[in-house]
Amino acid sequence: MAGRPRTPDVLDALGRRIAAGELPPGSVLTLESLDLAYGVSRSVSREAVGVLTAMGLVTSRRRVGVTVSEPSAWNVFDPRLIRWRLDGPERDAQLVTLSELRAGFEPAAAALAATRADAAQAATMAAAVADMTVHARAQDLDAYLEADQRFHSTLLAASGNPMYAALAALVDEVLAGRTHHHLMPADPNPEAIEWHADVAAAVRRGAPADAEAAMRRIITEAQEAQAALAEAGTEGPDGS
Amino acid sequence: MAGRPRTPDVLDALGRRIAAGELPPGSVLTLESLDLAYGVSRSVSREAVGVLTAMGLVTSRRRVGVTVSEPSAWNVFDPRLIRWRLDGPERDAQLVTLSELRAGFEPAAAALAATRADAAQAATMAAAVADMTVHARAQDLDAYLEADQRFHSTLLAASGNPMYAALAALVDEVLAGRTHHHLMPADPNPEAIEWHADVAAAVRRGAPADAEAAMRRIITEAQEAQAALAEAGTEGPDGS
DNA sequence: AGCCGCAAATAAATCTGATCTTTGAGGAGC
DNA sequence: GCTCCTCAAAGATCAGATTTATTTGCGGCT
Repeated sequence: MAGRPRTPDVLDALGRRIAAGELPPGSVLTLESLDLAYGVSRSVSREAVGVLTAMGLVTSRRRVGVTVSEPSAWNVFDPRLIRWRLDGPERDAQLVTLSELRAGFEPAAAALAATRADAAQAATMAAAVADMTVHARAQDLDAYLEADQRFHSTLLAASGNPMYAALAALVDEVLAGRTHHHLMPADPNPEAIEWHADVAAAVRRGAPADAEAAMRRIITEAQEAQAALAEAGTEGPDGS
Repeated sequence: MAGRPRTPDVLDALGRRIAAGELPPGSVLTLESLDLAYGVSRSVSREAVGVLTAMGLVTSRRRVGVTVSEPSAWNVFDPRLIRWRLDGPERDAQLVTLSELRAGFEPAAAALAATRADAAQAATMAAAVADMTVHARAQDLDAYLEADQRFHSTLLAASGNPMYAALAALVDEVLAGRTHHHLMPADPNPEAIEWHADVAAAVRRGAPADAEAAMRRIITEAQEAQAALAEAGTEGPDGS
């Protein structure tokens, strides 16, 4: 009777509906309506709601039911919620939010990494930059994305701070979102790659201020490019 | 038979044991051992484990049991996990980690707030600074802490970025941790309060660079004071 | 006559116990 | 020595009994 686990399916479906705004804050559901709608047992609905409660998306009170919480109460750093919002209609807004956050913390992480990175991490970053150069010339955007993600993940891990390291998943999503959403030029800005090399070099020689400055340039360029392409895409569709 | 909800108790107890390192990564538990140890039914253990799984603290596989995950897989931004670690033996390390993170993002948030804060938010910040001044003179550390938290929460909310706003809980914990752990001088540094006023003024007149610089000074001072007191506390207990 | 407080009814979450499916391990056979 | 099969341990699910909290109606008080 207990076939494949169905809890993840219910959790995912329900989470997406909330993240997409289909179930606005204040909406009330009952466990009974859930296991009726999804054709599952009470325990399955109950556990899915339990996870959603842990994420701050809903609160569960007796005699009332399951109430969708205000977005301000949501655990916006939960990778699951980030994914849901990126897949929903709030995608652009979520990307802007994530980019702003990244602009805040990644230069600081670069400075820390310059103080704490070991030789292997510095080497990995240098190798990632080399790969970025190669794939940019070949105009292989997917491979470029992978090298870019590897660079930033290594940097964040090298900061020696577990919370910065955990933000690697967030940066991955931002980079992937830009590439997949065509918010990135076909062949990457050569200057941007050069700045990546600057960060790697600064980290290797232990120069926090230089690493931070170079990283800040990277992100500023990315935000400007993204804004320019977004504006061109929404306001003036004259690219053909 | 369904008395007071016991799931939160089990979740809390188990989470603390993992966060404290009492159950190191790789430890395996079974649901049966859990509901035996805590005197609860299977579903209670199961739901607690489900939440822990959502937090990345454990993975659950059939025939194996519940396995404690590596810390790198943990959702270190989950407020519950932060609280558990602050209450456990990792308290000092967690405070350092949080402070480093705060140093990264809060200046950026201040810059954003200077662009987006409305009049009410600017007024709230100014009022919080006034309260800080009063309570510092009265040497009322608890009231000072509350005003300090109000200042930073308002600033982060004024950034207009929900993820920065969500980090207010984190800043609250850092500030409370410093005060409660006696990592703060009996009467706060008057310069620090002055810098808070600078931030509020820069936000009100819409000067991002000034707000960011003043916020950076606040955090640098806090880190230096914290380091000095921590060193005095651990190495040279000559304060009496 | 209107309002406040108390108590019964009901709706919903919560817990319990049992059953089923999966899956890893060990042994037999090739 | 390798593959396949059998077996059992553990998690995942289901259906049902229980408790709690909100709501609503009634009675007494102002």
